[in-house]
Amino acid sequence: MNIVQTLQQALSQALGAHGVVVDKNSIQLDHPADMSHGDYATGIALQYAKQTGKAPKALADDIVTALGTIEGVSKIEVAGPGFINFTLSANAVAHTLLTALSYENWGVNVYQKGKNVLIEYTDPNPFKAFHIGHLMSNAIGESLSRIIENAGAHVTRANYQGDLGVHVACAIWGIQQLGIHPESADEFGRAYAHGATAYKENTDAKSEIDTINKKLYDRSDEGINNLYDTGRKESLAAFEKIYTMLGTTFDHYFFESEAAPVGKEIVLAHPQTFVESDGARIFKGEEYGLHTRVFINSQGLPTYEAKELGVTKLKQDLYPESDQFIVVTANEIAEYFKVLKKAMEIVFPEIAEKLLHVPHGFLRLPTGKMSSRTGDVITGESLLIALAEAARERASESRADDPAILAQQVAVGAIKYQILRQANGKDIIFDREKALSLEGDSGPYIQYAYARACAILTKAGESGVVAKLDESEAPIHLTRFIYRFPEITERTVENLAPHTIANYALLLAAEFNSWYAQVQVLDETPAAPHKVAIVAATAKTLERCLYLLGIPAPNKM
RNA sequence: GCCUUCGUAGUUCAAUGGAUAGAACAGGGCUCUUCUAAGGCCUUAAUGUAGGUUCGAUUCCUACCGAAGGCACCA
Repeated sequence: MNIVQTLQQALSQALGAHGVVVDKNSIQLDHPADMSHGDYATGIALQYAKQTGKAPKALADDIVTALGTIEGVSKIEVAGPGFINFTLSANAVAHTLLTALSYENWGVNVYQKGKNVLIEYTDPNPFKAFHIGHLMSNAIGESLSRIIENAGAHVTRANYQGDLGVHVACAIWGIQQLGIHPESADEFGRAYAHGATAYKENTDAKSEIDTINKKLYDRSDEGINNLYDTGRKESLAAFEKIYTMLGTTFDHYFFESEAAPVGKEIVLAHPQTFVESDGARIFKGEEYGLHTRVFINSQGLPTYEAKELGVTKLKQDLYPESDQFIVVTANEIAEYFKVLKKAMEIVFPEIAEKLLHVPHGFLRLPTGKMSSRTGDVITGESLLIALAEAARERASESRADDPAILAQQVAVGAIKYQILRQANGKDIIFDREKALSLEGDSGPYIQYAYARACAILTKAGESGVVAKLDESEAPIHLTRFIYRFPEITERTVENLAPHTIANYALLLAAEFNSWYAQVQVLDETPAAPHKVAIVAATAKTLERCLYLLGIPAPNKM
């Protein structure tokens, strides 16, 4: 039984003595914002004062008396209008720090122990640019993967790439019109923009593109097939370079080209669910308070919706042991996803219940939304290059063995942190200046704190100072903050919210930097080994935070 | 018009229903003969409006105002 559970149990009993029956698990214990209020606080005396007919403060006093002394807690006091504050003992904090130091997977939890989770993210489309929206999906998906693994689950990373559909036909048409070489993957974005504009504005072009689309589905035109196959290969190879830079490796790639026939078959096999209307096959979402959507269009081609049905079936067939299928996409898909889930509940309910959509917002430019149709996009690669460029000067003055590698690690840290620091689902206003500044509330700030801690540990090793925690030494803000880390990882996986870790990591780094500025660690006194132990615990915790965010942790900066 | 999400310092973001609403950037002032100044310290500044629930509301409910996304053959 940990301290939280001990406190809940004791508080529940104390309340019981006043005739208030409360399940111990429902007793709220918070970390007070102000550490001078202790390590845990509860407002139960305020909450239940009325029931007992006592004043909140009087009830709080009674509860404190009833609690007596509790193992691991050095001080219990009533404060403010009737809060009960608990301060941890030196022993309790030291015990947790020792765990941090000795345990490889410090901060793991059992929230999803034994589960199998398949998570799909990034999802770029061959023949289109890998833009910063894909960077966003990738950063969130990779972090969630690690957070879920940290909760004891086995995670399969999947990437679903749109290699078939009108967007591809637009790009192919654009490549033909502009005479772009099928191996020039970096020109495809331009080709797509050209095709997509023509598709909207020019009816002749539209019908040509629709014809190409049909041919792509049937693979009935040799010339188009060759162009397509080469371009697809080049596109995917270009994506791989970006995944390497970002530190992601996928276990499986799904493609729309394989999901399409599966989806179409499912739709056709359920004529009652997907009814004919104007030559198309639709699902009447309206009957469930949702939107009605087309699954097979009047040309007989499966739409996004049918393909999604198909890919979900493929996931189930390939990974039948999965307990959950998570899909990370932009929130513009959110409404369709509800329709899809409803349709799946009818055609394969056992798969539908495993499906979970995690929507994220857009990465917006201050001028508005990006559009790959008009070619007004920032590609992921160009952004990473610009950031690495910005970091290069500092990196060249750093202690890094290879400044170019450090500059790239800092660049990845900067962009990923900017994405992960705020709650999922909300748009991010991409501030170029801020991303390039690499200071303050940023990924590099956390990386720097980690590198500084590493430098002390290296120096300690050289001068023969061995970390040794003095368990009687009074806890400080920094160590009390480290104590909270396992609770943070648990809350993070509970809410599938990487920003919880990101915010914690920033505060921890700030706490460390502040301490670092006023304390000399290696001061040749008997206190040095204890301080080295604190540094080691901090480094370990920061490293774990950065890992869970999918951000590189260079040990020299 | 309907549905969804969201409105917090000048700006970009935090705050499992809790105490004095936290950071960062921008502005002003300090700080490297001391383990790394990508750092530290000080300083000004905010919950869209009106009700309701609650001991307590940025958080939950209702209305209004404003923003973003969606509303059948794109993804």
